[in-house]
Amino acid sequence: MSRAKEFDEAEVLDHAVELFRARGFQSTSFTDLTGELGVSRQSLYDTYGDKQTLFHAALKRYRERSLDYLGRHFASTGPIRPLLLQFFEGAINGSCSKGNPGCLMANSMVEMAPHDPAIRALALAHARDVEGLIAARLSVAQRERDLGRDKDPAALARFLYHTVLGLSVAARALGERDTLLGSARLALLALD
Amino acid sequence: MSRAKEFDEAEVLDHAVELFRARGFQSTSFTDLTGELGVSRQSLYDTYGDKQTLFHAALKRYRERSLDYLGRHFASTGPIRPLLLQFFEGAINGSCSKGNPGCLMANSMVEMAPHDPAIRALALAHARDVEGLIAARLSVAQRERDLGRDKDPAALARFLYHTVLGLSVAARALGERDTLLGSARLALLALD
DNA sequence: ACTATTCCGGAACGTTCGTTCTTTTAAAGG
DNA sequence: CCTTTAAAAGAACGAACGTTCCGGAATAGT
Repeated sequence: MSRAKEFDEAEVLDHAVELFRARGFQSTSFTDLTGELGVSRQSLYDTYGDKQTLFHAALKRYRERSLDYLGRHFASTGPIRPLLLQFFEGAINGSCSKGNPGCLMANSMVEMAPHDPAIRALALAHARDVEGLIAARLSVAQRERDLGRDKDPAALARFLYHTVLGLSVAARALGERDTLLGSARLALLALD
Repeated sequence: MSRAKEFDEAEVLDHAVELFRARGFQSTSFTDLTGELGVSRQSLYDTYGDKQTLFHAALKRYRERSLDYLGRHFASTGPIRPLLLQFFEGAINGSCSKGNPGCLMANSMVEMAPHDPAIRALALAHARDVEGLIAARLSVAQRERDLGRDKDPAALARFLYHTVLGLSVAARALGERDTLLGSARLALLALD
């Protein structure tokens, strides 16, 4: 029928995620994208649509990968506290590596959510999903007597998500990995 | 000598703070500023310099006002826990009011810090100062047997500041005041 | 009254941006 | 072979941006 694409659509989208994560939406020009992705302007437009559509796709992909990772992470058994600490560590390491990009979702919540309803909806759905995953795992811990019956898993899950948002912002601007780990440990005291 | 300025420099700067807080630096055009501040382009340039300089001044003013408020807030005596809760409440109410603007410092940490060293330095200094204020007040509480001697005031202060960053981001994008208050309460469990 | 300084409106400049168009070249399937 | 589709490169567009310049009106102090 036709000529095959010379680039891997998903691969390029992942690369775009990294660019948007490091510089944000507005500070990443279309010229930056074509240059660093190694794809010509026209091909980018043909494949992903305009810049905003590309960003939405990138954020959606980031969100899917995050949920996928978290789903697998929280599927594992064992004590809940080290599991949550690893969750924080992963977020901190990801936010501190390669020029402190932070979390694309958190960054978008600040930069885009107020004037982009689609992003706001995505952020809200993501919060619900992540909090749901954590809450479900906390309920399991409760059933296994690893977490007090008096705790509210949903409220705790929201708190933990809010905490990871703060850590990713701090990581992006201040980038002090060690103190962030300390905060992560202190946050877990809410479980006791 | 000359004609007097028709606007109050500090007042206009405060107004600029609100604009930058709601829309960020890049999404607030100079035309937006002149329109909403009620000051002509030329006067803005004459008084504050270019847009970036104006933003730096606005952020500095926001920081000064924050520190001033926090200094007075944490100077008060009494039990530490309600004092910290009020601190969180203030941040949440400020971040949730008038279109969920969030915290200008947190927003700038996401939008500007990575590519503006001056902003990064300001964010770092602000973190040090706020954490210092909280840590000092926690030490007082320790002396008054209101906080365990085994706790590390500096680490706790960092954690509380990271928490407020997360709350302001969540407030900006999700704006759910009640759940944020719940998270604030849970964060305070780190003191027990 | 004079002068200096500011305010205001608007025009203008140069740049950058996102986006579209055009053309040429290249590969894959009928 | 031929058609279809994609790639690549570059020109071009209109819009928005930050910024500067100009000219006229207003107001303060000498």
